Amino acid sequence: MNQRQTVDERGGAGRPGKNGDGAERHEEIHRSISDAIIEHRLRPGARLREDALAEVFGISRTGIRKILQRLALEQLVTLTPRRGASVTRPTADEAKDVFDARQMVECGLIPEIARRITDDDLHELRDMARRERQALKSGEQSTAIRLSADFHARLARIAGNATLADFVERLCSRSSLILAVYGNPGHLGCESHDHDDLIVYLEAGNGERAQAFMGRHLKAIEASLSIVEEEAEAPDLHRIFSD
Amino acid sequence: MNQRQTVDERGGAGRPGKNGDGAERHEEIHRSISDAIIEHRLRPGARLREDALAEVFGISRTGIRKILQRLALEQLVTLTPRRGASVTRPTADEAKDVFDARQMVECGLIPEIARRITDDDLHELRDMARRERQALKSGEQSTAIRLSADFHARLARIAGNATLADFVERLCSRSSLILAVYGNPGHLGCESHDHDDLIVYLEAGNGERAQAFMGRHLKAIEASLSIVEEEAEAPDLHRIFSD
DNA sequence: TGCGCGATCATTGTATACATATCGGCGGCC
DNA sequence: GGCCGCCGATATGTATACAATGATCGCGCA
Repeated sequence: MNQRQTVDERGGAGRPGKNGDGAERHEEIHRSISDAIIEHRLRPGARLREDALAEVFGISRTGIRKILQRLALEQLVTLTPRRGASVTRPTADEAKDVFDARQMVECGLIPEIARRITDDDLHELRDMARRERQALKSGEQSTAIRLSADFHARLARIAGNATLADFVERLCSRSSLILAVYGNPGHLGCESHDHDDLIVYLEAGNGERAQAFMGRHLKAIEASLSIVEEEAEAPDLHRIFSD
Repeated sequence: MNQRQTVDERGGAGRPGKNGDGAERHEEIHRSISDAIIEHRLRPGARLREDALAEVFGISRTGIRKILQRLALEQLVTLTPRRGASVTRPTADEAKDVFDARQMVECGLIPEIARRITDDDLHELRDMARRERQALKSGEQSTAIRLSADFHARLARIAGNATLADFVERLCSRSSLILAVYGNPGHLGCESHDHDDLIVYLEAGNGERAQAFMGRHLKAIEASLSIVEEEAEAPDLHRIFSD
């Protein structure tokens, strides 16, 4: 970029046009696909054909490829050379890594969050928790799952560290995938009242209890998974037929 | 240009196994650019024109764009719509975020690292630290900077959590950029003997001391920066001429 | 002589065409 | 009758062509 140089003195504030309209479109498509994955409307393993996506969203394959690559770097889709894209199917190891990482980062952020949280934050968090409960009650699992991930991401952002907040957001997205593969139907992710309890601790300024609670909360989610190595691909024939 | 004038005989069975070379080639180019940025051979703000890169590496702009996008997601380059790519110039806020994140994650990983570290790991780390010292002594700053980042990344990987290790690796890359902008010449990043000291603590199985040392180590790097908001873009004329 | 304005150019954004690799089916051969 | 190998279909990887946009620079006018 240009560090010095004229800043285009004409008007300064007057951005002529929404110069990024194409980019915004891409952003929108990215969100569409991302949401569909997080909400389990696209299950792990589902193939994402470029042609089909291009037709659905009305752009050419070039743009789709760009979006798929971004999704791949976010580890929501897997790009197999010459085979195309599919929704990532997290392994058991990855699941463990993700939850360990969440344990470290989300708990580590709580003290700073407790220090900086404002009334507006509390209000918004309560609203998100309420909508999540409501979605759960009315059986909209997809919405509830996304709202749960949103809650954790929004919470992390309060700490004021954009880098860590982005990281947590991605971890939450991946957690959604993990729930889709290893979660038990009926018992999805966060307990319905956990988030509300967490808000109470934060509102009381009790960072330590909030931190401990977040730790238990994440452990509870992880414990609710049935992590069994599916071994669907490349079964070990030697081991199976060794005797 | 480099049109492959291969025969159109698509049934030709005798294709030499160049199946994955394209992807590997891209990986290689990514590494090349990434290293150049981390080693400060490409300074923050440097423009990266697609045509030029395409010509240098002998592929078309399509491949270059893919790589630039990946670098953008890693926050090593900044993609400005309609303006192209340039090496990211981290802001002071970003610098603080990155070092806070490193403090949390790298220190948080130390206990597990101390638990799992093997003799092979120690050997390799010692070798990296030695090469880093050597590079410093012989004035090869670029190499030293990269080796320092590699050391931290390699250390993090010992903990066995790929997700967190990848995160640390990216944080270290960004730290290199931060050093390029805010670092004082002559005093670059890690002290020459710090890494060796850390190895000693780890070898002794003294996780607590290692953890404390890592904390001081990172704080020292951060403290050595002259983080002054450059304010290069959009200087606040009102403030400057207010009196 | 300085400034506004318009044309040209350079560079990116997007789409499309072509080459290539993989997958599934089918026929021949053993 | 079953297995191996060929072949077409499908989808991806890559390059190139075209379009759009912002920057640069020269020119005319006050």
